[in-house]
Amino acid sequence: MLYLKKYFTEGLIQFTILLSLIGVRVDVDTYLSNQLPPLREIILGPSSAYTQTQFHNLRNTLDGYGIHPKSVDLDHFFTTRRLLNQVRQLDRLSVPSTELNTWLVHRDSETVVSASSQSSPSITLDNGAGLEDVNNPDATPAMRGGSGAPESTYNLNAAESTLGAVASEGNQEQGNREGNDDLTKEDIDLIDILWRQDIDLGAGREVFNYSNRQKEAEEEKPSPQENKDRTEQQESWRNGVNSQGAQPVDGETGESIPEQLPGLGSQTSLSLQECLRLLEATFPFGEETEFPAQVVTPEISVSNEEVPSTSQGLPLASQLPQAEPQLDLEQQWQDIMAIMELQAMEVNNTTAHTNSSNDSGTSGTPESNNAGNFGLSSRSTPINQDVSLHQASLPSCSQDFPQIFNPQLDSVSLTPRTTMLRLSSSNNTNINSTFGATNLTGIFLPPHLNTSSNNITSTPILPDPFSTLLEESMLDEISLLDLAMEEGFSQAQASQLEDELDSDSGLSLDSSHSPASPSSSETSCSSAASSSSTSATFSEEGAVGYSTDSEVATVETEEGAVGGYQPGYSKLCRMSYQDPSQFHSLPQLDSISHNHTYNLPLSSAFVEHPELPIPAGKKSVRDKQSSKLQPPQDLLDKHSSRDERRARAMKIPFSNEKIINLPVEEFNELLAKHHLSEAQLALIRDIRRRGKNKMAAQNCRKRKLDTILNLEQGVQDLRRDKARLLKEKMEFIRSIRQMKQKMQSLYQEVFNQLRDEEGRPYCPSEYSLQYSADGSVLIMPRGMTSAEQNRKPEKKQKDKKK
DNA sequence: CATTCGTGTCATGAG
DNA sequence: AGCTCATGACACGAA
Repeated sequence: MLYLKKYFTEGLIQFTILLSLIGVRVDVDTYLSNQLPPLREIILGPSSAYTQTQFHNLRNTLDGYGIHPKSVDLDHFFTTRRLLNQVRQLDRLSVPSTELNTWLVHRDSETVVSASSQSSPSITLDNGAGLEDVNNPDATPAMRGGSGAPESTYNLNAAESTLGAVASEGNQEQGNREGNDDLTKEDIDLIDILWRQDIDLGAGREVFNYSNRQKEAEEEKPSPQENKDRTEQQESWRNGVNSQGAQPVDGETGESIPEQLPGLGSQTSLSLQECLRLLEATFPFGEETEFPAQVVTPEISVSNEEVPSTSQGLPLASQLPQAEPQLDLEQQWQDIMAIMELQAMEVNNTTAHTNSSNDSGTSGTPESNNAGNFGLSSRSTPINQDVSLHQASLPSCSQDFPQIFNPQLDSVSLTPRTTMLRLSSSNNTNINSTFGATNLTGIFLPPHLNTSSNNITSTPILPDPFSTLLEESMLDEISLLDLAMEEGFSQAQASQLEDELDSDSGLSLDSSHSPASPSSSETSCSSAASSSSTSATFSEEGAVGYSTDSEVATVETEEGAVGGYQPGYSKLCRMSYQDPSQFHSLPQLDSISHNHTYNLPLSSAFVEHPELPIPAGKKSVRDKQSSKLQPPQDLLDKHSSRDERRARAMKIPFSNEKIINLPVEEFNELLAKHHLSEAQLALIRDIRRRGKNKMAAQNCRKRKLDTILNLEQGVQDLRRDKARLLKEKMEFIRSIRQMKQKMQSLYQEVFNQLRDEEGRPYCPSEYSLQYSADGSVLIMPRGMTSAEQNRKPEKKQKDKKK
C-alpha cells in the first residue's frame, strides 16, 4: 500500500508539474472549471471520462472476457483527444504573464511611455498613439531629421506598449536606437532566454521579429557597402553575439534569430527544399497574387489606419470564435499580438505609397485598405495607429515603393500580401501564426525598406523583390498551415493543405501525430489492461486478487463469467494498484490488513459440499497452515468478512466465493440443490450482490487510476512531441534565414555583375531587379511606376533561377 | 485527535 | 423483470 501511495503521489505531482510546464499558467481552478476536463476528472473525480459506456456488457456477449469495453482504451480515446486539444490550446493561448512583464521592462529602458505595464495599458497607449499619429501626420519627417525622434519613439511606444521592447525601434527614430543602445549582451541573452521560455509556453515572439526588422532597416540605411557589414552584424546578433555596439539598438530588441524562429510557427515542417521551391514559385508574380487572395476576407476590415490600434486589436480578438473562459487571457494576448503586428508593420512601413493609400482608402474597400495599409506587408505595412509614421515614410516611400513592387505586383500582389499579414495578425487565435507572419516579415524584409522609411536612403534595395516574394509565399504557407493546425483542422484537411502547399512540413502531420503518440503510449497501457481483463487471465489468477492459489484452481474449473473481470484488474494494477492486489492474494498479507475474503472459499468455517470439487482439498491445506498458526475458528472469524460470518451463522452450505462468482445458472442450480430458508436465500443473494459490487468497485477504482496514469503518460508524450516540434521549427527557421541570406547575396551578386550599355554598373539605389512571371529577371529603375515598368523596362535577361 | 487513504457497501442508472 | 455492471457517495478502519 505504501508503495502504491507513494507511486501515485509522485505521479500526481509529476503530472501537475508537467501541466504547469505545458500550460504556462496552471490555474487549477480555471482548469477545473473549464479548461481541462481530464484534470477536473482526475482531481475532482471521474465524470464523463468514466461514464458508463454501452459496451460494458459486451464482455459477456463476446467471447468470455475480451477487452473490457470500459477499459482504459475507450476512455483513452476520448481523454486523449481532450488532452490534446487542451495542450494545443495551451500552446496557442497561454501567454505567460512573465513574458509580458519582461518585455515591459525592456521597453521601459528604451522608451518613456512604456512605463505602463503590459497588457491592459496597451489599449490606452495604442489609442493615444493613434491619436497622436493622426494629429501629427507631419511629425515623422521631423523625426527623421532627428529632433522628431522622441515623438516618433513615443508614438511607437504607445502603440506598442504591449509589444514592449520590440516596438521601441520604430523605423524612423534614432532615438529608439539610442534607447536600444543601452541594451547589453546580457540583455540580449536574457531576451533570448525569455523568448525560449515563451516558445515553450507557446507564446509568439513577434516582438523580436519587429526589432529584427527595424534592425535590418536601420542597417540598410547606410550605404550599400555598409549593408554587408550590417548583414554580418545581423548575423552576429542572430547568433546572440552582439559584435558591434553601434547597432545594438535594433539588435537588442531584435535578436533577430530567435525571434524569427517563432515566425514559422506551427509550420515547423517546412523543409529547406520546400523553401527553395517556394522561392522559385514566388518569383512568378501571378502565383503570388492568387495566393493571398484566399486568405483575405474578414480581417481586412480591421485595418484602418486611423482607427486606434486598440480598436483594431479588439475587433480581431472578438472575431475569434473561441468562447471559452480563457478567452480573457486569450483575447488580451491576441489583442497584444495584433497590435504588435500592426505596429511592427507600421514601423517597417514607411512608404509614402502606403500612406497615401491609407489616407484615401481608409473608408475604401477592404482590398483598397489592405493595399494602402499593408501595401507590402513584408516591407512595410504601416497601418492603423501611426499615421505620423506613415507620412514620415512617405517621401522615401515614393522611391522605394516602385522598387519593391513591380507594376504588376503593385495592384494585385500588394493586397494579397497585406491580407496575408492581416490574417496572421487578425487570426490571433494562433499565436504561432502571427508570429510566423511577423517573423517572416522580419526575416525577409529587405533592410532597405526600413531605411527607406527612415531616410531617402541611397542604399541599394536590391534584395527587395526576393525578400518580399519569399516573405509572401512563406507567410501564406505559414498562415495556412497555422490555421489548419491550430484551428483544429482535421488531419485530412491539414494534409490537404500541405499537399496544396507542397510543403514537406510534417508539422501539421506531426501535430496530428502528436495525439497519436500519446495514444500509442496509451494503447500500450490499455493493451495491458485489456489483456488483463481477458477471461483466461482471470481464470488463471483466480477470482479476485485476494483468492489464494488453491482457490484459483477451483475457480478455474467452476467459475464462469462472473469473476472474469477481476484477473484483468489485478494485472492492470501492475503499475500501482495491481501490486496491492497481488499482495492481497498472498495469504499472509491477507491477514494483515483488510479482509478481502469475499472470494476466498471459507474452508473450515464452511462445510464444503462434496459436490463442489473445488476448494475443498486446497482449502484444507490452507486451513492446516492457518490452524498451525492460530486457532482456526478465531482466525477465520477474524479474517472472514462480515458476509462470511453471516453465512457461517446462517449455515450456508457453500462458500461465499461460489455464491459470488458462480454464473447465474449454476448459482441458481446450486440454490435449487439445497433446501434453504428465505433468510438464507436472502443472505446468499446479498452476499452475491455485495461481492459482485465489491469487485466492480475495485475494477472501477482501478480504471480510475489507470486513466489518471495514462493521462499522465499522455501529457508527457505530448510534451515530448511539443519539444521536438519546437526544435524542428527552430531548425527550419534557421534554414529559412540562411536561404534568405543566400538570396540576398545572390541578388547582390547578380546585380553587381550587370552593366549598362556603356559598361557601367547599375546604381543599386536607382535600379532594382524585378522578376517577371515567366521567370526572367529585369532590371528596372526604381522610380518607375508600375505602369511605366510594364511599358519600358530596361531589360537584361538573366536566367536567374536558383 | 484530525486527516488521509483504502476498502466495502449501498443506491442508482444503464444495458 | 431480473441480472450484471459501473459509479458516486458514504462509512469504516487503519495509518
